[in-house]
Amino acid sequence: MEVQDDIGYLSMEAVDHHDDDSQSQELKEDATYYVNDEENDDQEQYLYTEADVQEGTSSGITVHTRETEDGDPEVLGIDDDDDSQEEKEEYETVTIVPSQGESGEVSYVLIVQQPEAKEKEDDMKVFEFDEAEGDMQQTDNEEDLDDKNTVKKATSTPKKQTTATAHMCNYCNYTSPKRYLLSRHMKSHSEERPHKCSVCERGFKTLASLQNHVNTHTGTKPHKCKYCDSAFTTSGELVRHVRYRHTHEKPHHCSECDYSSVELSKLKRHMRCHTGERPYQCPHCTYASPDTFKLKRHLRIHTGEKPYECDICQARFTQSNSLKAHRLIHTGNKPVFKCELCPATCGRKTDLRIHVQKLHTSERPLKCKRCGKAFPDRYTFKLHCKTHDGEKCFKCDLCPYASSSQRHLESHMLVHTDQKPYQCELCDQAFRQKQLLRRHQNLYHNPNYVPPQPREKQHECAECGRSFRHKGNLIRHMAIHDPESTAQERQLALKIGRQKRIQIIDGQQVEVMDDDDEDDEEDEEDDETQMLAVEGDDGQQYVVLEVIHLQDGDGTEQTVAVVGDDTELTTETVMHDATDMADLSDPNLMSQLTDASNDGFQSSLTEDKLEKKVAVKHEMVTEDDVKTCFGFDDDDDEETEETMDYY
DNA sequence: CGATTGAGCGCCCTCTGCTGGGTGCGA
DNA sequence: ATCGCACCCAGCAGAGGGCGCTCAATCG
Ligand SMILES: [Zn+2]
Ligand SMILES: [Zn+2]
Ligand SMILES: [Zn+2]
Ligand SMILES: [Zn+2]
Ligand SMILES: [Zn+2]
Repeated sequence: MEVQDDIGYLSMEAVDHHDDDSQSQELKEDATYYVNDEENDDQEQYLYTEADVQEGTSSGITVHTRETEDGDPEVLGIDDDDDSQEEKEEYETVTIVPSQGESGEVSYVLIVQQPEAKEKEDDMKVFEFDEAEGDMQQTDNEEDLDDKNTVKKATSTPKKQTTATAHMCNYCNYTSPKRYLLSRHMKSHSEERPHKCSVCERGFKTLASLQNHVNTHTGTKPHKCKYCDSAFTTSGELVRHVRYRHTHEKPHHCSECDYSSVELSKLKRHMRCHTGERPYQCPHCTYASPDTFKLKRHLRIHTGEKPYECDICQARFTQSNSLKAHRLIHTGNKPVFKCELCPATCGRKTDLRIHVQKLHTSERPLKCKRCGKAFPDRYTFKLHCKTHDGEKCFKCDLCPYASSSQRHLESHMLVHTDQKPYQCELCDQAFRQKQLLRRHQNLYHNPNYVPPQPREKQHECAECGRSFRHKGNLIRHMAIHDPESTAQERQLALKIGRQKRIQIIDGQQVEVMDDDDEDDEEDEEDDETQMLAVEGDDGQQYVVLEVIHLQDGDGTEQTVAVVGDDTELTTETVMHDATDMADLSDPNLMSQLTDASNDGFQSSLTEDKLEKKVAVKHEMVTEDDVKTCFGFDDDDDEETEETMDYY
């Protein structure tokens, strides 16, 4: 944009301090130098930052361009939402004239003329800037940068270079040993532009610069890249292109880090990362940007401008990359970021980072409540907790009983305290569990209670022809036939075989079941309808009246099933080692048993037969040594009811 | 004197990374 | 019902690359 070009330009030449600040940051500091007399207040100085010039906020000190050709509509667009818009439409004239100070030093005067005041000299604002002071006010940053990067211009240390034979410029501190060089240099202070472009009227000081300019009109690019097909108007552009694209030569190195750049201006821009400098203040909020582009981009959030439109859904975005990310929604090829510490994957890098932060980092170690071990992060902690699954960590202090569930241990402790908190209001019976009380009330105090019918045995084993009412039982049964069965499963099968011989129900396997469905979640609220049915291989129906866990001195659990069939009641005892059971791979097995081992029971039998069995059941329960055990691996809701084969 | 070199400003682009609101699902 | 978590998405800032153009200084 010409505005910055001209002003920055003038300041650099006239004040002759180093042009080491990239882009128009120069302006701000120049402005600081200029304003050292009658306009010498901070506010006035501030008005001269480039941001302000660009924003048009410099109340009255407006921007000018002599060459209207390159007026950048986008930059003007930034100004559109500014309150001094009308001022920007009238360009001012900026000229620079030398003036001799008393001390012999040369000063310069920046004359800002408002267009409507062009005929009236007294309306001009005149800023005088002193070159000596300007030099003194060079910031450390700038000098450092120059020193470290050896990009000093010849004019940067004019006084030192001055010798008796040197030819000095009166307009700046340019010196040269040759007179003709000085005279050529003086042209740079001339505003004369004798070489006019025939296309756009613009004037140039030299024929060469005019020729370059004309080439931009005609598209003539005489300088061809020898590595690729690119071509450029000037040789400088070509050299730069080659460095960027082919040789990657980066002559400018950062003294603070390992950054280096092709262009010095890029290094200067980069240095703001180290200094934190943010010269471009947003006029609408507190944001300040380190460069003009970011400010311009930022301004879109105030103007609402959304230049990027999705060609598929017409959604609009303020940034190109937002559109790019959005377009992935339509194309569907989404990247996958895999966590190195666990199997998790995330759709975006950021999400993966959050995942790692949440699961794989922890301020302090996490301690396992069951075993006290500490873990550095949530992931290993959770993994560890899984290892406790099926483990009976909650041990009774008074007997060898152990359970994986604290709830079950608490329930078990009622045995030791001889508590039965659930008292039937209609009779003297009391129970240790609420659901047992409910069943009792159904059976004894609810004449309308109708026990559910047993269902058909729909699930038949393809190997041996045996059929089951519940698919889960069939699946479990299939392990017997499976040669690939795991060692644990074979162990179970062996155990089953061992246990068979102590069964007293016709020497046949029986199935413990209830009527709740393990396959689908129908009748969830139906916890009134539990029953324990025992089914022999002969298809004979038994009813489990009681499943009781006894524990002897060495921790071996005995499961006692009290069963009955249509005609008689039988007591069946199954011995199994509690530790072995904990090793079984099927945790459901035990939970199923647990749910079956309740004080109350229901039966599909007729009312009068129920009477008979209840009597037997109560006999069992009143045995002092018999301990009802709820403590199997039931991590789920205590109302959960599943089925099992019971041998 | 023309050509070259290097600096400088400006514009635009991409890649990157963070934030914060929202949703679905399983524990 | 609630929470944790993976996932989704838009918004937006930081940093840097590349080029168009101009000009002063210097070179040959
Ligand atoms: Zn032109
Ligand atoms: Zn090339
Ligand atoms: Zn650096
Ligand atoms: Zn803002
Ligand atoms: Zn879209």
